[in-house]
Amino acid sequence: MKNFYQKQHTFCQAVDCVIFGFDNGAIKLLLIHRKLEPYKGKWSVIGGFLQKKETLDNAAIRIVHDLTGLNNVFLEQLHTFSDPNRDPGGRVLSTTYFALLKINEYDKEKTKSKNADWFELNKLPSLIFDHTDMLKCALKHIQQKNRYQPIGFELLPEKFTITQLQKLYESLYGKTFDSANFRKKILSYGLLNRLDEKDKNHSKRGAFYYCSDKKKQIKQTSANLFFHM
Amino acid sequence: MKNFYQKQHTFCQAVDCVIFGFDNGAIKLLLIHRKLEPYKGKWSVIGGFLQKKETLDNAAIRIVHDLTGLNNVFLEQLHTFSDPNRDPGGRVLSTTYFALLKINEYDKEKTKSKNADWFELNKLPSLIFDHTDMLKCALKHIQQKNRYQPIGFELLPEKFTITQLQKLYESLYGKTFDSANFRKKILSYGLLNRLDEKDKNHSKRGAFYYCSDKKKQIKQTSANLFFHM
DNA sequence: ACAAAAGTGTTGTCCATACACCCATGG
DNA sequence: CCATGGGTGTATGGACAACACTTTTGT
Repeated sequence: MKNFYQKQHTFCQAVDCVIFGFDNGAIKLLLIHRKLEPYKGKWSVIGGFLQKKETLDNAAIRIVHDLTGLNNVFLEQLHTFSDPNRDPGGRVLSTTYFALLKINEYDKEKTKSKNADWFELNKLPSLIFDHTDMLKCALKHIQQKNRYQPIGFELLPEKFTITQLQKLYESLYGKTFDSANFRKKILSYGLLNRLDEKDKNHSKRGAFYYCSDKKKQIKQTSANLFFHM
Repeated sequence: MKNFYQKQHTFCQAVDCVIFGFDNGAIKLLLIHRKLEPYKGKWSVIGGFLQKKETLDNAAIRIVHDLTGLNNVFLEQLHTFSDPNRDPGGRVLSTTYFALLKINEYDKEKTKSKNADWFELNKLPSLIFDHTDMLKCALKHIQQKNRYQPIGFELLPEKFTITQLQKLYESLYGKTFDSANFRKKILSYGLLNRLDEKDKNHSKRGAFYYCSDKKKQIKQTSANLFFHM
């Protein structure tokens, strides 16, 4: 490839993925023990370096796949961190992604072998570099985004009950919701399909399973936004 | 500085700023004629390369200042574009920022000398590389963000009338609003201070000037969001 | 039978919309 | 004196929070 920009300084480019899961009523994050210096052995968000002919998106997909074995994970770019001193090991820019995965589907062998483990949001270990900022950034973004485009489903199994979804929302926003109103509101969006099957694990009566219907898109108007358009 | 990452491939890092202004009832973008190959002479978003010891934020500030002479511009990072073929001149990652500036304050000499000019949103020239994507990304982001955190003021002069603000919103969302309701809604947020002065340019009666009170922050709850928290 | 979760119905309040109406003033 | 944009008041409907209520079924 030609290069018109020979004189420009170049930078290492990392991709860090904040991986969210939902398990047992709590939002969790997947973190790993670093295998590389510096800060070898400390906890960090999962990351890697951008390869020569790769897009950032593809790098994020590769990194998540290498750790979890999953391919169809909800991934979105968040922010690029660039403080010259953010990584004591060298000048590295890092583009952060967040990932939402169904915690019942990932490859436990793989994550185990890479020394990765899940942490609840309020029980996080201390992290290297600016990874705490990345995490705050990711959490805040998900909270915001979920208000106008429900992405919570990505954290639940294919089939889930309304109560499960409510627990997820409650964990995400750190507050409880009235279950009658939650149910009505969520269903009013018309994004869920009720299945015939019931979940009998949590109640005697049983709760219907639902699945998200990806063909259906929420209408902008039905989410109350700053201005009603 | 030490470098633990000698073996990693490195990349040129650009910063591109989508600069918005508001003039004569229309949102406008500041674009420049490229002085460098490739695509010398074509229109593009204003950009530059990240320097060795610079953060992306500082690079964006520098780039906007160099073009407009302004220092206190509202700037926010948007997205990092990374397609290996996005720039035919070499492998360059580009982090996009959007900037909102008060169009009555910028340095016209400077922009003139750099062959920059303002374009209305619906009269844009064709742009190089992925700059059209950057622009779409910026516009969409501002529309979204403005719903829950009003940033429109940043595009208006220090003193402005409610009607001016409404025209800005109408231009931003491409639709008209009922002026009675617009006025009530905007004022209900309590973010504006009414001045004693009136603008007599647009009506005989005159319209009060307002200024945004930066000490006052909108309460999350007062913006109707996806879930009321 | 009853506990406990699932799910429905009802009501008051708030708020966005629509629109009628008054105000001020330059020509 | 009236046209024009600035600004206020009010009626209506829809959405949501609160909460009372019914359904189902395993023990």
